[in-house]
Amino acid sequence: MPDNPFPQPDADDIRLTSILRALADPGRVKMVQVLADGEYHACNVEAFGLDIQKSTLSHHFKTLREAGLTTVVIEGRSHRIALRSDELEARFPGLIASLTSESAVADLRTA
Amino acid sequence: MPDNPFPQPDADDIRLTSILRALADPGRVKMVQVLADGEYHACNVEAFGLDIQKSTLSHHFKTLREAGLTTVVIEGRSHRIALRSDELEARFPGLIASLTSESAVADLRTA
DNA sequence: CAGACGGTTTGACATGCGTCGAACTACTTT
DNA sequence: AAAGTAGTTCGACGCATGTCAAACCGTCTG
Repeated sequence: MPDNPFPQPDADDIRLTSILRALADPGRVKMVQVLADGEYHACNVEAFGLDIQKSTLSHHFKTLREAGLTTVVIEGRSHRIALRSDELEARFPGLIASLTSESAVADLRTA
Repeated sequence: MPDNPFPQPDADDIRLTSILRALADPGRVKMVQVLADGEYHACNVEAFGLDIQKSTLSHHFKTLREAGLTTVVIEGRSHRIALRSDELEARFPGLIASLTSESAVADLRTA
């Protein structure tokens, strides 16, 4: 399937700088924390509890995906997004874990 | 000592968002990796191997310090900077470790 | 086939940020 | 006191980014 409409980097091409830039926005970090359960989630605003427009949310999806943090599957007319947990853990051990820890989640809740 | 010219947040006030924003710049991440040895380092450009002007470096120092990542001591006419390793580890366990791991350092070297 | 649905893309806007050179400040050295 | 040293601060510039509204596009449903 050439010309994938939702390109994402190979596991080996995930760069630390891209990840950290993607995580520079609090909303995106919250999204990662929500996705940390390993499940595929709906791509709507309610799923992440962020008070933003859907176009903005879509922009964040793109940023996370292109940084290598997430992957997307298309099911009919709805998309589902998930964290690339295993590949991220292999590439940068402990990084995601530290962002989804108790203290990290608590800190963002008090934002 | 009121009116500290180099203010830094208390350990409890270190916010995840501030840290991640500070780490959004590759140069600053390199600085953190250099500082990860726990020692106090000179505040000059050579110490970090970054091809930038000293005013830019100073700006990065300020960003790291205000985010709570670093602390500064003044010795005569030279300043020395260090990572707040223990406080950061207590606040967000594993975060700094994941950024200073073998793979993280290697990734930034290939930037 | 005509809508409705779920989400993306586009274009525009304001803000933030990295960068630099030059001026400045505090301390030391001569 | 004058000059040097170490680093910060200031002002300006250009680029990147978060945000929104509106248009768009594939998919499903009546």
